[in-house]
Amino acid sequence: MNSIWLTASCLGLLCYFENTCEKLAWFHVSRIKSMNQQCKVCGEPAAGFHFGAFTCEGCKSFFGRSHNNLHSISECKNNGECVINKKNRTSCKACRLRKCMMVGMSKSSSRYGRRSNWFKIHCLLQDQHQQQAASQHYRQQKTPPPVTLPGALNILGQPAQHMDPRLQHQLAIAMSHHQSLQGRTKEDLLLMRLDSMSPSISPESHNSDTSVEVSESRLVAGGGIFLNNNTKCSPDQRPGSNGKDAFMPFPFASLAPLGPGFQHPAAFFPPSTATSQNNAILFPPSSFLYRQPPPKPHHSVFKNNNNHYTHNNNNGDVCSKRIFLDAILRSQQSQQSPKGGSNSREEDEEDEEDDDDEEMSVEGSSLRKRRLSYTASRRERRRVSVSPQQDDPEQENPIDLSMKACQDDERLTSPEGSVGDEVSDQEEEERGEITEENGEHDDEYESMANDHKERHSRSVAAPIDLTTRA
Amino acid sequence: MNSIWLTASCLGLLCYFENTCEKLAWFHVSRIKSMNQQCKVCGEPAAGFHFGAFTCEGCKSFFGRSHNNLHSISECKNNGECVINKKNRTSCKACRLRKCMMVGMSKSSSRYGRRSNWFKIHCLLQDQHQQQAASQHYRQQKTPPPVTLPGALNILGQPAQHMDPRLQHQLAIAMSHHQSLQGRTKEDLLLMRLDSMSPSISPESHNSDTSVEVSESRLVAGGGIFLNNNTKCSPDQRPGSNGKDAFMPFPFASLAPLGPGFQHPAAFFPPSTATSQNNAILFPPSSFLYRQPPPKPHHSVFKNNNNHYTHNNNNGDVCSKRIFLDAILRSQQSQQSPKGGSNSREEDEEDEEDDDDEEMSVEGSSLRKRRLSYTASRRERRRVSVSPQQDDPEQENPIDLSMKACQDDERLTSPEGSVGDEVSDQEEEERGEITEENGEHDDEYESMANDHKERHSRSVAAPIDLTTRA
DNA sequence: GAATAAGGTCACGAGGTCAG
DNA sequence: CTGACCTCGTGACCTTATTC
Ligand SMILES: [Zn+2]
Ligand SMILES: [Zn+2]
Ligand SMILES: [Zn+2]
Ligand SMILES: [Zn+2]
Repeated sequence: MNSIWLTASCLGLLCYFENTCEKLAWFHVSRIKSMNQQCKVCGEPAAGFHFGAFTCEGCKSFFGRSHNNLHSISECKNNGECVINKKNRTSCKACRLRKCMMVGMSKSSSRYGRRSNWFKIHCLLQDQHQQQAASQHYRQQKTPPPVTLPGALNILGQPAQHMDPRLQHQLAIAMSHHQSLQGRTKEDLLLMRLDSMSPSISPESHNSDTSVEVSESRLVAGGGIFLNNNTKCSPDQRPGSNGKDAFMPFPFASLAPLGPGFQHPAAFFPPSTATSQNNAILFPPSSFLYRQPPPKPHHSVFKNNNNHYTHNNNNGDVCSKRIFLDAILRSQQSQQSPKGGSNSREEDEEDEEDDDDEEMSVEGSSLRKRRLSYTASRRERRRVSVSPQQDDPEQENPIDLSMKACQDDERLTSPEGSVGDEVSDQEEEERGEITEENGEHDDEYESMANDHKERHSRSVAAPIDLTTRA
Repeated sequence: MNSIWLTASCLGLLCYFENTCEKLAWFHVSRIKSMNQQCKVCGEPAAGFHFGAFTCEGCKSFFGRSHNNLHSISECKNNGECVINKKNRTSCKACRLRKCMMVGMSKSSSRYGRRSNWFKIHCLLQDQHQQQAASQHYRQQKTPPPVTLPGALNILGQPAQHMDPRLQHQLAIAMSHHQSLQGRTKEDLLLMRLDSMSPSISPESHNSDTSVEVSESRLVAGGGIFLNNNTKCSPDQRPGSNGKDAFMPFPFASLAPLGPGFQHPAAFFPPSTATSQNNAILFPPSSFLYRQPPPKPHHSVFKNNNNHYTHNNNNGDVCSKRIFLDAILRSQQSQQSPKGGSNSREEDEEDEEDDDDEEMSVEGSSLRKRRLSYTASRRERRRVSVSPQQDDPEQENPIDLSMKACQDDERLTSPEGSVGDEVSDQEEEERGEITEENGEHDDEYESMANDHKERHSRSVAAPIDLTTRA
């Protein structure tokens, strides 16, 4: 009975979104591969997450250089209205820099180190959503409704997407295999929050994946939002001059804009933090609903962070986590995979296919070890391996989560087509001005008690912190 | 089953939208657990207790790396005055390392293994104190004076916190039921130290939870103290490389800078070293006052460290310990819960407390026994009224001491209603300032959570999880 | 046996380099 | 000046050791 009700509501939701979210202006990006990301500034395939946003090498270097000597940047001759794209990015430094800031780049938001798996998953999910969105709503949403906030971010134009039911299902299934969630509350939370992150805002920009608060204190300012940590300290205390503040896109804006890939957050919330019972349903707290030992893989093999398989260690978290992650990935793959996949029910994948072909051609340049792994995963994606494995939570071929791996393939091919689209998006974005302001805001001062931070953080659609532990 | 999950996820979606669409109020996702700790160095959520202090993964690794090659760390360009936080922690290694040492990190203070429940309790108590402190003194510390090294310590901007009288009271009561503490002297000591230790310095850093002597040998040197384990060496002997010695902040100095949660230093010394009587009050020695066997639960069930219930084993310690712990936890919960608690009658005690602290500061290191007695008397002094539950040693629902547990319950229990609240909290926070109110809110919030927990524990017997890892 | 920290591994990003 | 490439510190995750 509950289930009925729930499903009903689910449907309602879906409908709702289909209607509302149509606008989605996401261009048909070239079929982003799992890990793909585009440069938020110019649209070129991103080389990574730099200074708080996914950017290409060029924009990364540009921002790094420019930041040091802003004075060297001349005024825009075009009244600051230049639309930045791959082709013209070097034509107007002022606008390029502005765009950089618009997308949230700042020295202070830089982070180091490996990205958490949650982050990676988030990216995957987003891609998936985007794809779906693109295929489904493509036509309609040429022009996404401007996001209310000061508009700054609306640029992103993409309407919020609803979560893919299939994916949810997958997750649910995964969860069923997920053994006691206890103890892994944080992770669960994160996991749940995954979809909430917006690509543009990007999953947390701070130094640590674990930090959740990052975007919590965003404030709207001008065309964008400034991050204002709760600081008890004055901004000036910042050691360097550089990064005190972070200019972040408006959270809401990010929602829609972020792209099609937007999912329902609620579904992802971790049990513990979930405020609604719903969540509980999805992710029952260990001690609560699932006292009975969950179906646990019997001594199954898991892949560790390093993408190697290992036997279950006593660490339950790891296992469950891996399972969960893999489930997500598989669901994604299945969707993306050619119709044939047992899981795949979608139709829209055609576009994707093309991309794949193209992608391959490029693979060349740099391969490092990762690629290998990537290859493998890719292989799976295409019905290679397949079916059987995917279902199995204890799969033996865990998907490679490395970010680079995916990129290579995809982008190389790149897609010319996207350029036009990108432009349009950018146009919207352009309005913002780079304000400067950088200043203050940065600091999210940690001084506050964690509690405060965390609690509050969610109000604003905080970008999700995908850190495992967080 | 799957259907259930699916529906659940749908629900989650719905909820999500309800929330997000409105305000985007993100729900309280993270809601840090009671056990939460922040990195004492950068403020990020701590991953655990590393090298003598609660730190995040990054600071842990940094310290581990740096310790081996100090020479590789370049001078601070900022005159050693950098304020380390999550965002800028990578910008100045020198200051980061300094901060690490300031908070008590050292290779010598490393330890392995599971932490004792006493340790966990200590953590809980600290959290509580911090919260209180935050709410109480918030205004004053809006702008902490810039810290500087030598000056670094002056930073102390934050007023020392006294221990919560109510809590002390509770503990005293608990102690009355606590049977012979004999044999667990060390633990007792630790326990006593628990509250006395500053968060930053953190509960014992040595190899064993039971070892108390750890911080005794601290010497003041310059702006900080060098820890020299067992050694009498002069401050200059700086460890040089690896480490046996640790540069420790002057006990007092460390106080303020560390953060809001900072407590009164005097209070932190280990009983043996503790100079104040306060500690004694809190934790009366077993052998002293309470010789008479406390009402012992007749064959009641207790929860062991692993959070499982077990029948009384012949180990009296366990029983008494559990009782004690639970009493503490419950008292904490009750405190946090809406003021209504029957226990809270003491309003004025703060002053007293303060006094005590001061007193303590001098007393030197030794006397434990005295304290105990002191405690007892104190206890009597205050009319101890404890709520029935709390008194009852024979409670059947021992609290789960695993650090992670706390989170789960809370959230689960509190359904939708909380959402609104959370939102409001968040909003407040957004402004950027941590106002006192927030603190209060938090408290309330927590109290709610606690209530839930408590109920839960009673009815469901869900013990509090003290596990570090969430 | 479970919890939990030290240590190790290696994905990643900031910076630096230097042809173009 | 730009941006592909390289270096190296960082930190997320894993493994092993230790303690409860
Ligand atoms: Zn770019
Ligand atoms: Zn321009
Ligand atoms: Zn840290
Ligand atoms: Zn410095």
